Amino acid sequence: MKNRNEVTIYDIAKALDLSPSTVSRALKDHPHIKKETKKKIIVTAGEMGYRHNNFASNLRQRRTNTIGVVVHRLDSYFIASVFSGLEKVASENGYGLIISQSQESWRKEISCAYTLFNSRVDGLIVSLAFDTKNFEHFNIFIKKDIPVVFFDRVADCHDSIRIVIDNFKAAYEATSHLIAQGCRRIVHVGGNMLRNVYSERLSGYKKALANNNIEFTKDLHYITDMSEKEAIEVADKILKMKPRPDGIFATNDTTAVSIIVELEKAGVAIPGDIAVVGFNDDPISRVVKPNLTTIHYPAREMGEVAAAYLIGLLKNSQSATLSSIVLKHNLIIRNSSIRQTPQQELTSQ
Amino acid sequence: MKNRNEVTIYDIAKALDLSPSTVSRALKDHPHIKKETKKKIIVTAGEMGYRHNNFASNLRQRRTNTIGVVVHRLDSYFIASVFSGLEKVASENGYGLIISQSQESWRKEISCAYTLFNSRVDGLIVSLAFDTKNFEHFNIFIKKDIPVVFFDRVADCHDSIRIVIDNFKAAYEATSHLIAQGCRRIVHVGGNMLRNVYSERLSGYKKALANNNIEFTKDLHYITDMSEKEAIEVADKILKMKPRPDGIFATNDTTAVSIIVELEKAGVAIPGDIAVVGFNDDPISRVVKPNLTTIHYPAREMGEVAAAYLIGLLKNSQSATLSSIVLKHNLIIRNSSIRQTPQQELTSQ
DNA sequence: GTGAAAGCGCTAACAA
DNA sequence: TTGTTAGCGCTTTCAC
Repeated sequence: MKNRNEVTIYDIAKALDLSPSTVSRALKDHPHIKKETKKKIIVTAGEMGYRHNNFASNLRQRRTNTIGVVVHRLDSYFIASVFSGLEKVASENGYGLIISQSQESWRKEISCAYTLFNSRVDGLIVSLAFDTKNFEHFNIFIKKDIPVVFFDRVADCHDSIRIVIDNFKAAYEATSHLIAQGCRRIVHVGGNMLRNVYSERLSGYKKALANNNIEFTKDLHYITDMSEKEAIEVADKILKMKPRPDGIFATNDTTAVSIIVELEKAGVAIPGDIAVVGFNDDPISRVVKPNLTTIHYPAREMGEVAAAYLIGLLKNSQSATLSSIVLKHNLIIRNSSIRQTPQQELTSQ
Repeated sequence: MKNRNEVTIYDIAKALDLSPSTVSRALKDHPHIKKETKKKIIVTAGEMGYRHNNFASNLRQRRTNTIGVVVHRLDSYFIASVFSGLEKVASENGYGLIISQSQESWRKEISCAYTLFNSRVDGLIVSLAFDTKNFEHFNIFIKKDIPVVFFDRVADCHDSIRIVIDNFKAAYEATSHLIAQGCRRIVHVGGNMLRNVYSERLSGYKKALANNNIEFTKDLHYITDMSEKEAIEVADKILKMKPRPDGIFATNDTTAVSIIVELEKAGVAIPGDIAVVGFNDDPISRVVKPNLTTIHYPAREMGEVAAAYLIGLLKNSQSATLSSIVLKHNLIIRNSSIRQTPQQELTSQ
């Protein structure tokens, strides 16, 4: 299949009557090599069609210059943006990326971890699956001093690093905003309590209620798997509630949008009858009508920071001193939640 | 950084008083090894924490079990779906994936190709960047008999394989549908003529016009880079046209949606004043109001087929007999284009 | 059914 | 500034 005739540094060495080590050094721009020789070597390497063999190099160096990434899925705007940040920083630093998807399953996440471990990644970047219940599958990395960086859906384990936003505060702001708009019966549509992002957002929601003397009711808290199907089910339940809620804070935009669509089908006015706030600032939030109030989330930056921090650890071989990095979020007010002063609409995006 | 104490087949061999070759064979489930020995070896390998070293193996075998993927970007629903199909088939067959993004740039695509070439992928799967003008950067693969499979945005070169849909027919159907709805001045918002997908869709559009005795006018054909910005510019131009168009066929859903949003801001009724059809069946098409008529496109399947075909070539080492595989598309009629018979609305999704 | 031995292509310690 | 040399861990022919 593949041709035998790959050019090696030996071929170049022979052609120039030099030693393989000199060739190797020249190709890596080692300072000890004379400029002329270097030039000569690089030129003939090009002419001969030489290409560097990573396997031999990795085998010899016992490192791969590769970072493993485990995410729940790739087909979400948020993750794709994070990925784009990861890729940028990694490639700038000469690192490759191996990506694997857990498909929101703990099982698959474990198998991803083992696969990446076996492909000997130098470091790991992870956002946890929906139902991951423990983090033992990352121990193999920790034991070998392979650094693990979590982002967004993070694990509270070992001495790994977490790149996050302040989910508690963001949820607090979102809920407070709804309250400021006159909402009193606010539904929260969240995720399971296994993931920090969802549990913290629930806490923020509760805190905002408490600060405004609104009692928290379990009946107003729904847990979904973020699928469209379950979002529609929630919408149907909301429609049937006796005193109908007047606000909804959903933990992601796609859920918020599915709910809005379903409610409007039933004749509910948004934000008139029910004001809605989402989370993520997914592009869809600017398409749905009314435009969705949401929490902006620096996805790309999160990727960049995660990669940069990991690579810092790898390069300096320093031990991790930080335990978490918190990025800024901000509430973007759009028409789906504006009920008080009509002038505000003008200032919204 | 990384521990020295990796377990090798030599360690296992020593522990069991066997030879490294036996261990190697047992681990690969070679038929010549006695069942008992095999079992014994596998068990102790597990106990000792052995992990297979791909680099040594690749170095020795001169192959990598890795497929390179070059796409324009990852943050689109279509590509993410394709990717998910690729990943599934690849991992089922023991292949890894290295992904790189051309960011819609010919330059970057060339550099991606060289990087993947240097990482010695066994095969390549590509969807071209927006402005790629020639395909010379794939010659290095062809010369080394490394198979290249194109999907969606394909190249007409060498003996590479193309996985596509019938863009001509899809565009023909989309345009004919608009005409059937009574549209006569139909704008086509497309991409540049370098990419098959856009040029073929333009042809389909023209053909549909011709078949209905509508003359093609250059003024009704816009070429954009698919950005939101240019979509809005097109919308603004449409608003200013003397006899206003009554239909729009856009070459992707995000463009169609941006245009709809902009037109509605200006008080244009969709589909009443202007009927709109998109392309791709992006989730956004079911969120925008009115829901967008579009062409459904089997993205995931496209990924699966591309990977399966490439792996077939790799495994059988057979020469490529096919030159293209055409997948099915279908027109999904939703409210953004329905003007004739109100009952039809009920049958739309 | 198992073993011996050579070598994939590169790097780095040591030597000169 | 350059060369020598010894592996990195695995696979695979050939031999028994």
